[in-house]
Amino acid sequence: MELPIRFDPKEHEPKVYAAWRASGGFTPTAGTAKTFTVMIPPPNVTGVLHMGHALNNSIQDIVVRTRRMRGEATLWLPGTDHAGIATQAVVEKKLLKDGNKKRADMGREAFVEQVWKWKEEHGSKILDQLERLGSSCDWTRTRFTLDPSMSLAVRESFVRLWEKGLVYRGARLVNWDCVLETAVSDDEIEMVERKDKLYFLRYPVRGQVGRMVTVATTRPETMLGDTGVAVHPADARYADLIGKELELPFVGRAIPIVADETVEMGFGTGAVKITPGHDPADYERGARFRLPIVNVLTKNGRLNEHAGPFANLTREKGREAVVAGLEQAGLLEKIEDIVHNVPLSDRSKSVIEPLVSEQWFVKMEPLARPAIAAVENGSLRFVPERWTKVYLDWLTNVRDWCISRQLWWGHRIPVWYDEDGVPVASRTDLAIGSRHPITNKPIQRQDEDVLDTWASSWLWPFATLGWPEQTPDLARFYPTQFLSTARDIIYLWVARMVMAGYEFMDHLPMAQRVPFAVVNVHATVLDAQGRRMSKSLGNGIDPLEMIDKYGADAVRYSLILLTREGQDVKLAPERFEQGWRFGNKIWNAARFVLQSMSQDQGLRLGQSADAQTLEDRWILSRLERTRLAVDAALTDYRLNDAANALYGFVWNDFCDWYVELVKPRMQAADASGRAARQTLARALADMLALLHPFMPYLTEVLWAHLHAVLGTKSALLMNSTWPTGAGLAVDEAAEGDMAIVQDLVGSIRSVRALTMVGEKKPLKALIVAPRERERRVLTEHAASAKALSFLESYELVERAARPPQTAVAVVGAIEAFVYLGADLDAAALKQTLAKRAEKLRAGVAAIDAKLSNEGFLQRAAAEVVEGERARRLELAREMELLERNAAGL
RNA sequence: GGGCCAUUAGCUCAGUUGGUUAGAGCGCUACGUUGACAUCGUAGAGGUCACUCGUUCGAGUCGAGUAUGGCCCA
Repeated sequence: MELPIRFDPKEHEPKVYAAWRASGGFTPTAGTAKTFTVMIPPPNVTGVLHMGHALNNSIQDIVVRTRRMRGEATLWLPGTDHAGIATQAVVEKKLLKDGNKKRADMGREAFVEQVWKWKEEHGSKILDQLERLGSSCDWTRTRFTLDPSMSLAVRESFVRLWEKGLVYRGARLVNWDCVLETAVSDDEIEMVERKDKLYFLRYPVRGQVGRMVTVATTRPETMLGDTGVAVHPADARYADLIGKELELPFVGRAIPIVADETVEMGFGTGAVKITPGHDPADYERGARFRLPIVNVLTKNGRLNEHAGPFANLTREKGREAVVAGLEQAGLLEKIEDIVHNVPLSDRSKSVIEPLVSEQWFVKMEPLARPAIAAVENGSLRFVPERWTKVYLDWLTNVRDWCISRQLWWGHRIPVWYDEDGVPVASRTDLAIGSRHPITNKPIQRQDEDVLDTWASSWLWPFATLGWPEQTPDLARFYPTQFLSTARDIIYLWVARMVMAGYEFMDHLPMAQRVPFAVVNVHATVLDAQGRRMSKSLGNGIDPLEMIDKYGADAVRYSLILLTREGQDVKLAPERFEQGWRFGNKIWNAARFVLQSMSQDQGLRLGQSADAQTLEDRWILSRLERTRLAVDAALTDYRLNDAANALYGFVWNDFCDWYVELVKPRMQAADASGRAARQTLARALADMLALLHPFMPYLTEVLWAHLHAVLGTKSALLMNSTWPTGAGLAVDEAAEGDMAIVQDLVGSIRSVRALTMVGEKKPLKALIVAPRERERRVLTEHAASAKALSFLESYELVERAARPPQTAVAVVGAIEAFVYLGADLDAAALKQTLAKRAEKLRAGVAAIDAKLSNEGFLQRAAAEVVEGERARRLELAREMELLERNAAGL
């Protein structure tokens, strides 16, 4: 069976994925095997796969595939979240475009129906894209945060918090998004630095004609909601004014001047306006002085009836009008340029207005305590470790969580009110008109608002397994072992999941409530210039485009190769070539190797070969070393190290040396030939298995070919066992001997390149090897040494002078004199030898400095000193050989 | 204002607990195509490891500080 010269991802990927799926391997095996569970960070149902997803899901799939092959009952549970604001916005836009229908015109029920319709049509897009990447998720367990079972969990959690008094309703200053007309939580706003203006406003003092107090603000329109001005009690400028009143321009309200020690005297004018209705700091300050709260904004960001003459203007127009009005009245002292931070909504990117409104909150402090303890007692570990601090900082300063959203798409808050407005939370729907369980009065209405999407996704690790039901899945797969996620949702999601685990998994002992043992915080994917990839910049690289161009294996492998643990990665499209080239290398090496095996019936993977040569023992030793390195790296979630180890083994050890060395033997019918094929088969099989988590498609296809050639039956590689190194050992002797051959070959190649004599021109050489081991190795393995250096023959002696018309290569204690005749370029060679001698001289001098240092001799470990002495001997010997030969040319 | 990260070859990055002559990929230079792979091979050039001070017999590696860039929190 001939393999084509190229691996065609487009041809194989769909077939291989279908075979995996059909094998049932994505679903964890039944029985009592140790479980390994990973919950996917559910992407937004409106989302499309971006590079961050591609990286994160590559990481998860590599981890999951490794565990599966190690024999653990592995579950990677996929799904999406309903993304309240985002999805509602998408559908509203679409409806407007299609039929000019507005949400308000349709009514709640009809609108939600439309959103569901949209979800059914488009909601699996990103999951399909995960398949393209090769993700081995258990699609039989796919969840959506609005699934009935998830909704049950959300309701249960809400009612439990209600019963414990951890959820409350109240009028508070919240972050208001005037475009989407909903509250958002503190964690959903972004502070953005902006150039702006600082306005200095004059407020007339009541009863003192002509006297003014100047305050500064970047939002002059909010002055309409001022209910006080604060000064420092020790500020002489204002001492006589404390307790007096100012007259607020336009609205004529009298506002008091209060003394507050927290006012910074040196900042601005030393007098600050207090706008409790529109500023978080003023809200606090206003509360301390019992100042009234005046709201001057409507929910869609216009000035309201409290804004006097400016009512109905938008925020922006209102600002202009207020400034113009102040100027006219001579109450605008000056305007300065300023750079400051402005809060923007993550979703709409509009300026957030702090606004007082009735919202639902979760008390966070009691929930945070066990989540803090989790990292302190080692139940939860972050990789890289430094994120622990970020997590702890947030938890120790956590503020209550505003969980209500003024939307229609989401989990409607399970609270009902009677005719007096007395609320009650309920696990089951309360019919309008039925009795309120506490007041016994008729139920009048359900709360209109829905819950923050995170109030469902924080239940993800257990609600997806069936909680609040005590299902077999919940018992078997919770807690999970590994979570991989982006750093920007450590607060929004990770910390809250930990809280939820401790709060709601109370049927388990404390030690088993943590939802995952390890949180992997993956790299942020940046563009080639180091900027975040974003839609607005248009600098994103589409993973699917890259998969189309290079194949999923190349995309996965390249991403991992480029991404050191947790360190941000700068990415340009052409960087995917590295993985693509590597795939091609593996494919062609395997193709070549498999050709030779087809005649050899009776070849079996498990057998150990007789008549192994040095290179056989060497490659098996390298294989074992690689396996150990890959295993250790994967166990620590150092995926990049594992990928690097495999890259080096495949390309350098296997292709560059082993396959080259074995070429003369691989077709031979004798015992040596069989040993070669046996070794090739073993190395190839283990290599494919170790590479499979990284490059699942290519390795799966080659695995099938390997078994077809061998005439053996095998499960899919995905469902096969992870290499254990059975029958392999690190063989120091073989590696040491092989290094002698490699060094000699390298030195001859250098001489050839240097003297332009041609890489393959047959040459003779005299090799002077004063040491026994090197003579032995170069005698026993002369065939190998000659094959790769294209020497037709060499004579090996203990000592000799340089014969005429020979070039010389020095490597360690060995001199190789190559007969070049007229091709000898003595001058060039001499220069090279001298240059290398010079480098060695520097090395020897450095060691001499150490060895003549009393401190070093006395304090350094004995073996280190011994090592330096030995090394000096080696270097000095080589240096002398180089110098002597350079002089003789 | 507080915290975190980075600074090593032209570019992108490795460099495990301090101890050989600091590595890889890309790019560059030279040579190479009658059978695994030119998506390849062979050889080579290229680095005062940002800077200063310190700890140490010994620092790319540990500590303090400085500079530059990036991120997070307030």
